Amino acid sequence: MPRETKIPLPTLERLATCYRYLTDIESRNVETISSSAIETATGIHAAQFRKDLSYFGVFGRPGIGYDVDDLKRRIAGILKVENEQPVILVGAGNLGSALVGFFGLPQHNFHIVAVFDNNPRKIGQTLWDLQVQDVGRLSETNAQLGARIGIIAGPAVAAQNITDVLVDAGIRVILNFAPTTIRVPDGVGVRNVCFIQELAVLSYYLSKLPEPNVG
Amino acid sequence: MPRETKIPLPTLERLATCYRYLTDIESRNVETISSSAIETATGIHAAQFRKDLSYFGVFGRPGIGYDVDDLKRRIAGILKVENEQPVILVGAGNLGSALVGFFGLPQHNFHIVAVFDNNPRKIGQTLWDLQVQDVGRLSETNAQLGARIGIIAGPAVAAQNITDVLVDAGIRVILNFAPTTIRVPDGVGVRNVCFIQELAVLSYYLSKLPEPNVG
DNA sequence: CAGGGGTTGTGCATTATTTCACAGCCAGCG
DNA sequence: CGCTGGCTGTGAAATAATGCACAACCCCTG
Repeated sequence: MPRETKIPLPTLERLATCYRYLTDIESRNVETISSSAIETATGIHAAQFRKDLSYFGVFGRPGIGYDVDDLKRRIAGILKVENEQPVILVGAGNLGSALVGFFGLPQHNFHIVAVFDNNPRKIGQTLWDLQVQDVGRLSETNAQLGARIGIIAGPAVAAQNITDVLVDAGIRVILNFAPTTIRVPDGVGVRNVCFIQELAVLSYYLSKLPEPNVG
Repeated sequence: MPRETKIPLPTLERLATCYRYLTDIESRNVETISSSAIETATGIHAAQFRKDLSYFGVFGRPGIGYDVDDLKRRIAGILKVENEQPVILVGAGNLGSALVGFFGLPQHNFHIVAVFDNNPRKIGQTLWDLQVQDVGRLSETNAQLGARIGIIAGPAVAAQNITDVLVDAGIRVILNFAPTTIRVPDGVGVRNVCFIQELAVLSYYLSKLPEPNVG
């Protein structure tokens, strides 16, 4: 069913996971891969994976599997990660610095092109190859850069302000690392990454785990 | 239904989100809160939230809402975040450094008590108040520390090795920041946080968004 | 003490997602 | 060319999660 109606979010997440894996094995010169091999490598259930692909049209070859190179390109096309995309970052603290370093790696197509902060002591400092700019000039700067993707790496108290500034500057999707819920107008996408929250869920798991090595 | 059978994962994630919010408003001396107020603040559907709580027993009072202090304590009890818990971190790069700083904040009960790396240039360095140790001594060190929660902040190629070492040292749940899928034995919990993957999903959203300000 | 406005807890209907299971296809081999 | 072993694509069944709707409840006011 090549009609791309409404794609489940878990499907997109799995495709992203799979893309990561394909990038990995591509460098090992593997030419072809089956859905069950993907299952053992990534934990994604084979039938699930095939169905995920089926939302977007035909891919693999029965009896053979998927051509690694082709599959990777196709998923890249779906997720729109084939071409380099500019990203702007707000918050030049430790996390912000780590993110700039991380996305400085060449193996993915997201590139942080500007860093902003509101702390006068940080403005003007150099983070890797970027100079931290005043968040007050974000809109102005992005009018030239034209980034649509923004990352919030500031503290929770500042997150909503930052969000408003980003949206105002034409940012359409936001990756939010601040441990708080941000409000955005319709038509702006958000994903939250909250470290404490992740640990809290793990902490629950931990409490439910049977005690090991009793004896 | 106070029987705590099998809790949906989304429920735990919502409770964690809510806990974060409660911590926030508690400091503002709000005494009571309704599920619909929680909805407007966090985006969690009110009925959904009430049902989440119902998995764990009775809480609020009809006509009034929830006592903020009590609710927070109860959720803390569910997620087991009332008491401070030791966490060990592997990977003393930029991200690792940011994480140590982040969890150094006193407002949550996770505390990084040791940092490990395999890079000789990093071993012995000081990260905030901790000295980076050789990952080869992880098991030995944790025999004394007794941490059950581990964080992987190393590169993808090292992730599986790190995982094995952690599990061997008695770590039962792992927060994995390395952009790869790690394999763990039964009874060990994992949550993955992958920046590229988050951006990839946002990139898909972005491509589906209608173009704004046409005119 | 009766009535009203507001809020909870929850069974049930609805929607979303996963898993199964199998027909159909592919390459290789004799 | 016909058979075999392996793998895909997908409808249908099963499972999971969400959202609705309403009885029961609480405080306040008069």
